Amino acid sequence: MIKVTFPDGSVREYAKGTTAFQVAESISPRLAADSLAAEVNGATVDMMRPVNEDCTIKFFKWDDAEGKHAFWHTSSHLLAEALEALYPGIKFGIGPAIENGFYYDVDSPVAITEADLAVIEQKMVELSRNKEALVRTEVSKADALKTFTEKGDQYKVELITDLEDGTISFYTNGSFTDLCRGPHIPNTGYIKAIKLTSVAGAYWRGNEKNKMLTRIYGVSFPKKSMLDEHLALLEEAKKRDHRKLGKELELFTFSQRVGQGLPLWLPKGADLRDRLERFLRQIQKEGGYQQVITPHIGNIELYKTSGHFAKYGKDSFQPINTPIEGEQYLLKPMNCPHHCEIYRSKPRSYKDLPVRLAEFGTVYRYEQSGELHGLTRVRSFTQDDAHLFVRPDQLLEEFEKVIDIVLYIFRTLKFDRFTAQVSLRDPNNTEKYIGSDENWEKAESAIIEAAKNKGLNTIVEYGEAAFYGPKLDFMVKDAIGRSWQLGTIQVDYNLPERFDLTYKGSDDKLHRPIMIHRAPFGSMERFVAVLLEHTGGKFPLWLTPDQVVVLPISEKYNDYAEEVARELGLKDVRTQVDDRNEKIGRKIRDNELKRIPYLLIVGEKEAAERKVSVRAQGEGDKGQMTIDEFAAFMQDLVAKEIEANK
RNA sequence: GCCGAUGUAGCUCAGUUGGCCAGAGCAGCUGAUUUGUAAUCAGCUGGUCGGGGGUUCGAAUCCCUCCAUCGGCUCCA
Repeated sequence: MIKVTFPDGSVREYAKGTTAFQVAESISPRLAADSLAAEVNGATVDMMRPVNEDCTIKFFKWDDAEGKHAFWHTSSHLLAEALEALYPGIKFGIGPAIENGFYYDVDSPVAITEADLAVIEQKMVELSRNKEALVRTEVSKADALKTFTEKGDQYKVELITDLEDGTISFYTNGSFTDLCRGPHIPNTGYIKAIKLTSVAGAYWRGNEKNKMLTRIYGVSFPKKSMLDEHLALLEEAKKRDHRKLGKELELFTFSQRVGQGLPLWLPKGADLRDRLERFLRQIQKEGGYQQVITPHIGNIELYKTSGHFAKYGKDSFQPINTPIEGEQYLLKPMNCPHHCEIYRSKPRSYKDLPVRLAEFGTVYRYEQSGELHGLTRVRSFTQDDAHLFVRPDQLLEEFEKVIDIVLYIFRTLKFDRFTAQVSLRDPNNTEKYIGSDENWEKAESAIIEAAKNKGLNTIVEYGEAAFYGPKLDFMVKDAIGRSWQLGTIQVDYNLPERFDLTYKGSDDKLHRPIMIHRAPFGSMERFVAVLLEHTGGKFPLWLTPDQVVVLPISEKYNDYAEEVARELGLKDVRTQVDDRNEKIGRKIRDNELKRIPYLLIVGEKEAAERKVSVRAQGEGDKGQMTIDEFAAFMQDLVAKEIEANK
């Protein structure tokens, strides 16, 4: 007999060789039915794996990441089984579970397109009804190689070659056997709802020198209703797509003639962006930042000094020539080198530090054409950039202050869910980083401590640091649960070295400042895109380009409507008048669709009493107010949005 | 950059196997209407069917090429 300990601390005895499934069943049939995988002594395993020794056990259901993972992983085996049945001679790459579903990379003798997905899906459903068990067999490396060599599956052979003997297992479902570590759900019958979402090319092993395989993506669920929910969420995401909203709300556009990835900000978009910039500028002013302005191009020597040309020169917009032979300029790919030169423009004392230089600096990067995407990935964008030149003893405090700015922005724009990722050196490979060990350790502990002091929900990643310094990145979750990377704070030992930046210390010797790069928004383009998708275009009142539109009932009241708009304007309420010759219902509809927060309806009654009928976006009629009352109401709301978050 | 798909009016989309002057709704313009909480009616304007080349008696439709967009891959200072 063996002793099994459960999460609640209770212990039960079972015969050796009892499966995890049977253990669950002994507690309740329901638990057995809902559990997709188990954790035995810390390792995630199949429910059907026998338990052979004393252990602790935990069961993973759909709501656990591990449970979902096993479910989707099994789904990819089911997909492979269906593919093998439909496309004889097809070869398989890898087929893992991913964050939201699964995929399989295949090398098919005939092209598979989106049009074929329905048929494959149908086949999967058919096979799932057989409730095929996922049977695990452990094999030797030689046998594994033999199996797949005979099958002619060179990708699997390649994978097996890299594996260690004694750790190799196969899983078989129905007629399909795959190299796989597991874990899997007990049988394919659990998979009740399947949707293959897309096909795409993907390089074998992610290397662009290798052959491109066909990747088939899908999601699956234990219940039909869950699939419907998932599809509804995708619909919602589509509605919130910033490219669609940007067009509808007339914020930005692109032109083939201007060029790929070069956004054109329309008046309303420029207004929005300007308001965001002013918001941050004010915070920075209060935080002791100094605003600077630098040119959009710089001599190529500047970027040779910074090292950026050597690293990124070939993949950038190519140098601009001048009438002088050999004199070349580069479109500015980042602001840092310019700011370093500003720092160098005069001798600095330890008393001057920290020096905080801020600029909404537009930069140009030649992103690969296939990578361009709306406003989130463009070739010209404006960073809300700043560089802080600090003494080592100031690093922690300055870092914390930058975190404060990021948090204030998140609160004000209602990004309630976010995590912070600390990227540190790879401890096993410290020589690939520039800067002394002592400085790195100081900076890394400063970041960790700052994050801790600020109560951030932090993940630490080793080996993710830039070669020039550790960093802290913020990831936010938007209103429908998608993650976006926004602001970044990076420590840099490299540029101060390359530009020979110094300050005179109290010891009358020259010292090297540490540089902090930071961009709380990331870039204006990206931030506006994320904000659009987060809010669905319903921006907070303080930010939205048009706060109020006055709707006269008929043309007779246009004059009064203008008067209302003028008075509100004097009180800083951004107001337009919709004086089109349309019925009131039509005007309401059009302005609601434009996401105008407040509509003021004015007709005979209102004009006579100098009042307005207030209608809140999405909420309907809120009754009447005088013009002054409404102005005070608006001012109060805006003040709350900004001040309350300080 | 690579794989796959797509490109028809300002926007959203129809256009059957190549065949009469290329269609609709919305937007725009003109007129009528003067309106009370999510679309008033009528008329009109607007497209070298992404660009270029080819096949054909004939091309939005077939082929080639370039450009752009979308879904991925790779990349991301």
